[in-house]
Amino acid sequence: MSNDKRKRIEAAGWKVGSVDEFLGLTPEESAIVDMRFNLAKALLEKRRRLRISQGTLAKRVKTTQPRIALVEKGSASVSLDFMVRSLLAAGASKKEIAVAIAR
Amino acid sequence: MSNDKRKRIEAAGWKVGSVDEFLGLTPEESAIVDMRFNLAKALLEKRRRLRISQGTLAKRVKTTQPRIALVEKGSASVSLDFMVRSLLAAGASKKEIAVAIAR
DNA sequence: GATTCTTATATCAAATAAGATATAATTTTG
DNA sequence: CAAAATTATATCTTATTTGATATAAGAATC
Repeated sequence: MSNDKRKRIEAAGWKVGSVDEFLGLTPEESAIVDMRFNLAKALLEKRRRLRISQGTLAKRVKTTQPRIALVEKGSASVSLDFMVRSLLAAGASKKEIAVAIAR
Repeated sequence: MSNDKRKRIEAAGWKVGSVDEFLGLTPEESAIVDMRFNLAKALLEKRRRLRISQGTLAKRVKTTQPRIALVEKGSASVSLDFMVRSLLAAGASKKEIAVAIAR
């Protein structure tokens, strides 16, 4: 695993223990980390295009600005469900979401 | 909304109130219901191909047979995260998951 | 048709995610 | 560069999801 990627993962609150650091994540874990990272990025891009603040988007999602901030970071304390709901509220299509997941 | 679809949704434990029955779901709600339904179906198909029981798959996912049964029904008491983890454990690729989501 | 295997439903305690709120840090704008 | 707006972090309470378990219902096999 690249240093860069580990930093990203750890910053989002995922534990990459000293053992796993050498063993690496399982393919399944890795796939999920990737999905979340790409969904987070997709949301940020969607929101930027709309030129709206996290607070404004939060209202559409019926949540709070702090939680949108967490979604955009791909934080471990945010569910996939919540990420998807946020994306849909930001106007993303099922297809766009699928593309982010497959990436 | 077709009678058929409402039945499916209600069977999975989603509430379709007498008001919403006429108003319909919002596009976002509808998209999520679709995703879950398709992911559920994808898991069932994956497992059938492998010719393994829910119990066997449950071990791979590190969960229990009853919860796999719920996943395959797209039950509202199962998170998207859990559905995705189950699919990955059943050998689905990110792409396969994306296809199910886009459908 | 009894037995064994598989799937469905239900309950409840424990773990995890969400909402609400405050406020710190950063960025943008006048 | 000060003020305003935006984003990030932290904490606490409430809601939701999970695991564990029991057991009922249904299918397959002998």
